[in-house]
Amino acid sequence: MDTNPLLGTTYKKFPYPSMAEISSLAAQTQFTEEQIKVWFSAQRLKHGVSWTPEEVEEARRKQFNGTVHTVPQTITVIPAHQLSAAANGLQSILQTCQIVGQPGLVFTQVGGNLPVTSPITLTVAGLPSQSQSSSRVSCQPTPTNSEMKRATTVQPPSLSPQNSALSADTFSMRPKKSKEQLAELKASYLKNHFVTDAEIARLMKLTNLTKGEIKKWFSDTRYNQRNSKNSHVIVFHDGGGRSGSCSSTANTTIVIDSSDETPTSPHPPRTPPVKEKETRPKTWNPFPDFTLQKFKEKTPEQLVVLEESFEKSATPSDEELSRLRTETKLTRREIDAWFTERRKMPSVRPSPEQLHILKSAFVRTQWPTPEEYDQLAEESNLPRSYIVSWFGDSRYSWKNGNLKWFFQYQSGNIEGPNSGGGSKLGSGSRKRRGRNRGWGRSRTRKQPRRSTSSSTDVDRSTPSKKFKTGKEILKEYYLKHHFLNEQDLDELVTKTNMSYEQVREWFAEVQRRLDMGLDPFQEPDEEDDEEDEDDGDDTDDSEVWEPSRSVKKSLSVSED
DNA sequence: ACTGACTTGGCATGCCTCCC
DNA sequence: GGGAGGCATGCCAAGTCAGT
Repeated sequence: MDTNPLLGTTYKKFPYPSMAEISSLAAQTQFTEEQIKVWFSAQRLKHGVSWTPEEVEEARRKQFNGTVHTVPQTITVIPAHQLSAAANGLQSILQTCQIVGQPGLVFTQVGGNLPVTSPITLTVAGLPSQSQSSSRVSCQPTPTNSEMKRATTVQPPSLSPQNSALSADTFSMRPKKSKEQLAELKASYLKNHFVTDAEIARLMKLTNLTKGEIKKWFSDTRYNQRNSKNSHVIVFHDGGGRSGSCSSTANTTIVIDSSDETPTSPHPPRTPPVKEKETRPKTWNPFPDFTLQKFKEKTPEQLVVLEESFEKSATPSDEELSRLRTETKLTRREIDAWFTERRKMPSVRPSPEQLHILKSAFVRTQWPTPEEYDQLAEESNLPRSYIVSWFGDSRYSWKNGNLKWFFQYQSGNIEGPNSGGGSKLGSGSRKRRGRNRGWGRSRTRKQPRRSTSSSTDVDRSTPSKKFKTGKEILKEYYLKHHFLNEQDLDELVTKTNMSYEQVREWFAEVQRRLDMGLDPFQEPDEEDDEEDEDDGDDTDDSEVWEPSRSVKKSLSVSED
């Protein structure tokens, strides 16, 4: 074929032949249209010609003075293996997506990471000649967008934005998308079903639509296309279209005919392939992550109510139980069972306030002195061993550049844990997902009791002093209100210098004691004194908020 | 110190539905 | 049929935790 003068001259004239030209060439030579297409592709590859569809279109427009061909147009994606065979020696790395016809569009992909296994034929049945945008039909794959390798050595005429028939000022702010806007969107959609950021920016300029609107439109169009009567066909009616005709001014029809799984648009890998037309079975699982197995028999609504109640108190009062029974329509036994199970689930994280203390310290120094560790343990009420571990992990994360909060703290751009602005972990503002994912990391070891050690003495030393003050405040509050109002939690935490969990647990303990008919304000450490002497600082209070890991580690590491 | 499993929130996308 | 609202779902990054 290389020696065929007709092919050679045609290629020199324009490297992207139209379908009419290909048909003509096929008629004049002994080669099939497919062979000719492949030959042109190979030539372009050989000569390093790789124009984007827009460039091809623009070049063609200039060269042919805007002539619009009237033949139906087909976009063919030729599988790499077929192409390589036909290209006779060329590497099997070339795929083409070619509009054989007026636009003469071709893309080439180097690397062959588009697993096309059978031809995809896109038939463009005529284009309205007045619409420049709709003539920009292309099949431009942008797998991961930036990876479209271009070995362009021949530059096509540059595109000038003013050529666009549309401009931003064409549009006014209308709730419905204008024809022009839709035309742009459709044109873009035809190029790529998954709009890229660059394309969004372009469309935003052209259409004055927001990013969200554009993305939404693309999403819906993809969905509608799949769910249309014929999932392989998408019909974009254009204003002046004459239906039922194959003429150039009829509506634009793209026929996507591919039997393989390849998405018509090579989207970044994270996007799942476009599924075949299907009705998604309604097998929605409220707990798709399969956590919290024990509680799955409860509906999400029930769980929300229960969780909210548990946050207020781990041991609901009778009054609260009644409320829960009414709200959840669960039996008292069920609710009791839930709370019992829920209480077994350890609280695994330090409070935001405690984290704030640690993070602030970490910014000051990644290697605290023993005295500083002691001080931090005192300030945060966290076990010293936990703090040591936390610093170790944080140093490692920081070293690997994974400590995102570090720079925020370093820059001083922290509003504090209670403000809700600086830390996304602020418990007051922490968002819960709709799905209940729970805390359920399974524990392979039971929480060990602490043995005596020097560091536990440190842990225990001063907090008790603060704690007593805090308890006095809480007692005062309780006598006044008789329950913990969540709205007052922030204030209480601030006043008492206790964590959220500690405050909550204090109220829970009071309630527990009331339920048991005991003095609600008797200091737990008074009765547990002996045990505490032996076991370190793990009072009942601390058990709730202390990260279990710290306990576990603290024992295994045993106070370094 | 390091690794790997896990949790969590944010975001993108798919899907359904209703309204015009 | 197009447009938009809203929920479901999947993916990812960041952070946490258990174990070596």
